[in-house]
Amino acid sequence: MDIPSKYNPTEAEEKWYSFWMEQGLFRSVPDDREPYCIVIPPPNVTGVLHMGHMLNNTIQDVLVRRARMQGKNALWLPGTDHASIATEAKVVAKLKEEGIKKSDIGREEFMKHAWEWKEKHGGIILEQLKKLGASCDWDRTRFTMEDALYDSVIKVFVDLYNKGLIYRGVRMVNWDPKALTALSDEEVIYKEVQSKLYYVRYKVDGAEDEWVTIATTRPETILGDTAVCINPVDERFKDLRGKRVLVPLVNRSVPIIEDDYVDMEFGTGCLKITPAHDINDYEIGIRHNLESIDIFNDNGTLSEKAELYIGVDRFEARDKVVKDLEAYSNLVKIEDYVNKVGYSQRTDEVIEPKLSMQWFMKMKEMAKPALDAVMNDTVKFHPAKFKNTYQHWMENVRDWCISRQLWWGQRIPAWYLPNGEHVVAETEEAALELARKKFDLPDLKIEDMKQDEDVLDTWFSSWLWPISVFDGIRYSDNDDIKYYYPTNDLITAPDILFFWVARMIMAGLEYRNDIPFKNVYLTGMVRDKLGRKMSKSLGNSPDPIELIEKYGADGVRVGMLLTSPAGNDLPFDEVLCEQGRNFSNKIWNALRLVKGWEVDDEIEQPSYAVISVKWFESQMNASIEVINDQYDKYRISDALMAVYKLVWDDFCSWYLEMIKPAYKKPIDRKTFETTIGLFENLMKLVHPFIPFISEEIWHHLNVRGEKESIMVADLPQPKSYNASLLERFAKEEEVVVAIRKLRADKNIPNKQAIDLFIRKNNDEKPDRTFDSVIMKLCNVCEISYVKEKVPNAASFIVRSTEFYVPLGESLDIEVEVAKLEEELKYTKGFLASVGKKLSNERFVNNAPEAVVEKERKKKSDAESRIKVIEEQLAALKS
RNA sequence: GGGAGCUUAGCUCAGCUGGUUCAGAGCACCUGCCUUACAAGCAGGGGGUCACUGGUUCGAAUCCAGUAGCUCCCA
Repeated sequence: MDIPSKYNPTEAEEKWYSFWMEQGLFRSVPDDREPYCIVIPPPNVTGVLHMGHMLNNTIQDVLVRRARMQGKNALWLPGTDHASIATEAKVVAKLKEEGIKKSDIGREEFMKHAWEWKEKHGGIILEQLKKLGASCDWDRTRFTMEDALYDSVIKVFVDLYNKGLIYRGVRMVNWDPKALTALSDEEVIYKEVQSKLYYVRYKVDGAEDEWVTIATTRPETILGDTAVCINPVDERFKDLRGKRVLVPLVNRSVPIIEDDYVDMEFGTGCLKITPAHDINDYEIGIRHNLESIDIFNDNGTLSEKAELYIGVDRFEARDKVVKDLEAYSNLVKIEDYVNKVGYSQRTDEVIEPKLSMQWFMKMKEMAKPALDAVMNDTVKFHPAKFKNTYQHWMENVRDWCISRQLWWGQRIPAWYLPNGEHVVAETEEAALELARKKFDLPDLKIEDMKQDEDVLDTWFSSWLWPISVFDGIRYSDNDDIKYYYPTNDLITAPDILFFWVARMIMAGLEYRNDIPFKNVYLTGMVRDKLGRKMSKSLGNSPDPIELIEKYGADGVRVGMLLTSPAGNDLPFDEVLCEQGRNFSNKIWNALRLVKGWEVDDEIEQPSYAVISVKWFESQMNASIEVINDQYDKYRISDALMAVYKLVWDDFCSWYLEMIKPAYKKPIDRKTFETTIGLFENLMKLVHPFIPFISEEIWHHLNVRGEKESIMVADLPQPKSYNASLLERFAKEEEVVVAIRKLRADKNIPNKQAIDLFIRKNNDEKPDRTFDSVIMKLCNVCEISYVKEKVPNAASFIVRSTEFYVPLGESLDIEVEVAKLEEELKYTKGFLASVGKKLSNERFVNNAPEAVVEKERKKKSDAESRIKVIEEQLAALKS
């Protein structure tokens, strides 16, 4: 067979991915096998692949490929979410370019444009995932706005409304003045910013020259002030009680109120109250029956209510206000101040707390069972430390603002009636019927009702994802949902633990009476090697597709996984991908070696090969046990490292060297066939991590049928192994290393054969199991077991066995003596510490017998070793 | 401001219920090798007072308390 000297990842990846697709190997339909299912965390339909996706999806693919090879009916279900704000922003921008305003074309027309945009530009990310090797069942690709999922959302909204869990009300919400919509608390990111603290004095109403100084970071909101507040126990301000002050610039008279919310230490101890624009002020406002003056328009400019600066942007207004305060001598001083400001996760605009009428979902009731499910490990978190975070959030959960002032999304199924009431129903017709009945309006017509203009939060679609992708909301008994639900593993990042994971658990318990997944694997965040977040503005994020072109998909997969234990951030460095590519290269060359051998049926299997095979089989089974254990613990990077070492160290560095025939000599049939078999097993073990090259090599190793694929081969099961053989081989490894070192030290070239004499101590019997292997690896002519020291020979000690290699030329006695003396010193020191332990009566009496016994063994080993060293020294010196 | 977590080799991390020569792995580093599978490699090697202080214990990287630094979450 012709094997190119270089592996070409690009070619192989293209070939095998289309092969897998053609063979339908990613497809899953319910049958009588055990199911294994992962639903993809639906990426934003506007998104492109970034490094976080690479990590996340590599892990998913590893898990799903392994499950498939374990004989399970594995489904990895892909899809995207509609990303209300992001998509709508893109569409609005595109229309703007064409000179079209959203408000001019109306809702229906806009939706047409949005769909068109989605069809044209959406879902690039799914195509990119294919380059990574993602084994998703693409026939099942879902989108949160498609009919079945849309209707599911509506159905759930109506149901929760009827259960009293969804309500409408005026609340302080997080307003995004750029996207012109309310956001949920979870969509607000607090950032520390360098700002200023302005000290402003308010004149006491009716007094000649009496002033009250307050401190604020937002002087422009002064225009909406409706009180000044002091702490009731603050003696400094007792004279102010019951008085009124004049709000600067607008000269509105407002009361001085007392509330223990005020922190006497902060600022001046006097707080201005703007109930319409601060959540705390809002609550104080309710307690004290204050008026709310909303001074902002939806787009963040000042409204007529502000009286001044009407139409000016809020930040510009701040500058103007400060200037004017100064002009009117109201400004006392300005200090630098660091505070936290909320930003919109979607638009990065500073959030404006705003009173508005929105739809909310009650959370307390649903949170309880969802909290329990995680705390009692019905849903397991990996790593478990995230249970703490989850618990804290769930115990302090607040109602979820689910309405968004957008068009791209599921329109809220609420209709308003001329009498001021509203009804909620799945369809207009149902709403009409309901309204007629409920309010006794038999003549009510559809045209009399007006549907709510708003849509639902995108997460209000995503939280149903594990159910709605199987259409389990509308048809709760269908075959798919019954078979795949609950799914097995969810792989996601901790930053959407609340947005999404928690809510999916709630939805699962509410609508399936069962958890949505059994395990949640929380990945870390991919950072650059300096530990910074990857971001477009820093330009520090590599393009995943370019990485794949450079290192191969397999190389990048290995690179992503090598240093990413669950929950830990991954400081990404391209050298990791390089290491991954090198791994592919190593395997490729092992293939070239093995397939390059000429096989001779006449040759008997040599003894070194017999024992080498026995050893490697044991080693592989031991490793499989470790690998499976790592997988079970979701320690994917450790599982990979175990496989990596099995392939590179044990197979390539040891086993292949052990059985390799002499140059240009053929290999015996038996060893060859066995080695091919072992190689195949290794490829199956690595396949979940590096699917492409393992498939390529698997096809090179043996003749395969046209439709055969390693993807669906059986993963090797752990078999019992000979642990004592492994232990003995470990000793032999030490001997081989010692001989190599000796050759290097003494400048004995590998080509020059040597003799080896072994002197056992403690009446141990010689173990000749690996003699033939040592002879082969170290070019040893003869191994002899002796009772006496060997004169004029270099020597070394492994454990308590002495080894001698006679040297043609004389030894450098001084060097040997120095080496031995150093070793003697170390061993004596070691003996002393063990002796100290053993002479401590409390240790001997209190420690478990086994531990004491181990110390005694250490002592006797050290003693015999010291004896050996001393004898050697004596012999050298004589 | 409230809560959670982390600190082990130059870097990224393992180290389970205290007890083997327990101080580990990978990468990086140093030395020698272009030995016909692989220089994207081979062989060998060096490297850490386990953040600090105290306590519990016969025995602490491991358990407890405090200190310092870092990270995340929530407000």
